[in-house]
Amino acid sequence: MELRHLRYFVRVAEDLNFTKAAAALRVAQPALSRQVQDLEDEIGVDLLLRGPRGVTLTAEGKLFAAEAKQILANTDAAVENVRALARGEYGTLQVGYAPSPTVDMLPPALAAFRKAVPRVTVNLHDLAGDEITAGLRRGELELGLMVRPLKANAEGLTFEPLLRVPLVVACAPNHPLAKLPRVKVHQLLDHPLVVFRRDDYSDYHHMLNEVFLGQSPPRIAVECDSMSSLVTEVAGGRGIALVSRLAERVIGARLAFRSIQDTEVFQEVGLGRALKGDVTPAGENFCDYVRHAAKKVKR
Amino acid sequence: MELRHLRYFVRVAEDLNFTKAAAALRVAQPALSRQVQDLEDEIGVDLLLRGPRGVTLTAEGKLFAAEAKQILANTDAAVENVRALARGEYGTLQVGYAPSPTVDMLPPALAAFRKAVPRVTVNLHDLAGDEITAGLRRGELELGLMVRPLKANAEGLTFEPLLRVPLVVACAPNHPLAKLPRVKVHQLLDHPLVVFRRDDYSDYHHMLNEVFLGQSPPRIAVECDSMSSLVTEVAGGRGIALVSRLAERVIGARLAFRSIQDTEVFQEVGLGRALKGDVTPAGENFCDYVRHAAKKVKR
DNA sequence: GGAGAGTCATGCCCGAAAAGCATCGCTGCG
DNA sequence: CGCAGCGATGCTTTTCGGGCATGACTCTCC
Repeated sequence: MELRHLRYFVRVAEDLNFTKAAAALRVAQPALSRQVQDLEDEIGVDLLLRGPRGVTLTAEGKLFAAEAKQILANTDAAVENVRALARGEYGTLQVGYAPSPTVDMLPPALAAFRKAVPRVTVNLHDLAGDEITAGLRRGELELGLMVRPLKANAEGLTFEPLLRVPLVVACAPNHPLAKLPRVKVHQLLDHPLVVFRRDDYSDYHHMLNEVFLGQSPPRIAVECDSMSSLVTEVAGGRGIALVSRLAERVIGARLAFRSIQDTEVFQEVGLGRALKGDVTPAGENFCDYVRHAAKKVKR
Repeated sequence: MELRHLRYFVRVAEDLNFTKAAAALRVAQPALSRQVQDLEDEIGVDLLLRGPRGVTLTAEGKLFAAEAKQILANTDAAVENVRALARGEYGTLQVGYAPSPTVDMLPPALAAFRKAVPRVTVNLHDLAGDEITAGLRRGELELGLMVRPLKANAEGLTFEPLLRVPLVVACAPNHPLAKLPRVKVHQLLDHPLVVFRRDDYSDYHHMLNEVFLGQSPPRIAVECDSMSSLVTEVAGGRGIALVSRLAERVIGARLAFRSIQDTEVFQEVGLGRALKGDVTPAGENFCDYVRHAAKKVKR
């Protein structure tokens, strides 16, 4: 039995007339007649009652016509799904992201993407920097929206920068540093630092090393495992913190932010992916939307 | 695209090896190779990555393999359903029945049938005699388990008798007639009759006419629309009733039952169907079970 | 590094089967 | 009774799936 038999039979069942069905199927009537006979022989059940004024369906024919129609529809849908998958309009995407640095571009990118390609499910995973790199390497994540990993952490990954965000100092609003319009690196050394956990944010710590290069190392007050606990510690006067300027958006007025005058340290925010382990078309599609959103943020 | 393409591709997707799949499919490897190529060309998407040590599935291939497998399973199921329908092992049956006269045979028949042919759904409709004949004629019922309709009511129907059940007199336990071991027809005339509604049970009334043939017509106390209200009226002393002996089973000890000595009126209980309007194989199958149950009841 | 085994693709031919054409048989209608 | 409309049948043509031989490639093993 082939799909041809189903197509032919379904058409005959709809028209109840071999001649008309044959014309619609662009085949000669005898060919259609024989194919339907073959189908009935193979199933071993009469599906049609031939009369001189057309045909009628038997009970079996009615059932089979309904089932055959469903099978044909499923077949078309299967092909369409595969094509949509290849076009990046179908499937599921695992995306790891660093919440604070991507706050400006991820929501608009996601909104536009979901509207344009509703059949792709995007699963967002709010993760620490090192968790994203690990997830990408293990193939659990397809894409990462993240801060650029440093050399040692970038093994087997590629990173495409989209935004450069300067570091700023965050402190409690009543902190001495908050009285200055801007600060210099050596002034930071007077205050203990609230930082992210070294275990999960090794890149952040490398960056700190760069900032304080040539200076005596800063005192570390406490290591936090997320932005929210870092904010709480800083707001509580436990110390000051170095964060990307975008974090200001997430944190709001609970802290004061001051730019750093004499350093050129930026965080680069962008798209990470594994070197091997394909990014699906849907993933590439998603990247386009992220890039587009990043461009808008720059202005 | 034909089912052959799906069968071939699914097998290749399972073996990840054209040569082995071809052997399993009983075709030569080049033939298989070409059919899968044709499939990919038609869909316009690469489903397989050919390597020198076999093939691997692309993401699209994985999706399509799963969908194709489902389609093939559905196809087999569709054919099996149609065959089962033709064998009378699948489908839905609308059966009208008269509850009291069939109390002995319908439950065991139904139980055995449901066990033997679980994929047939039997919808039972508890109906009055005239409703069954009307339902059969309109094609809403496929079979009726009923008392034989008289000539005027049997137009366009066939009836196959299975049981002959004598009529008995039902009266309240404290009724004068209940003191006699058996009664004669003329004794009934002294008491008003509780009967079924003439509109819905015309055959029942014809039968009453036969019983009282040559006698003065009986007084009718009240017309009931179901056995349960008839029992209530009789038990309340409103009058006596003529019912099939089998009704004793349904009613129990609320009433007294006495056989009638000098009449030969029986009710015939059996299977009714429309003359035209096919009975499905499942229906025929069901009839067999009913006949079998009826035979057991006789003994 | 070369031989060999295993893999899938390609070229060519054959045969099965689907399609086309002409025609038949049947039935209902005018 | 003849004609129109329908599906089936007989025969021919065409298409295409399948088989065989072989090629191209790569990995393994000696």
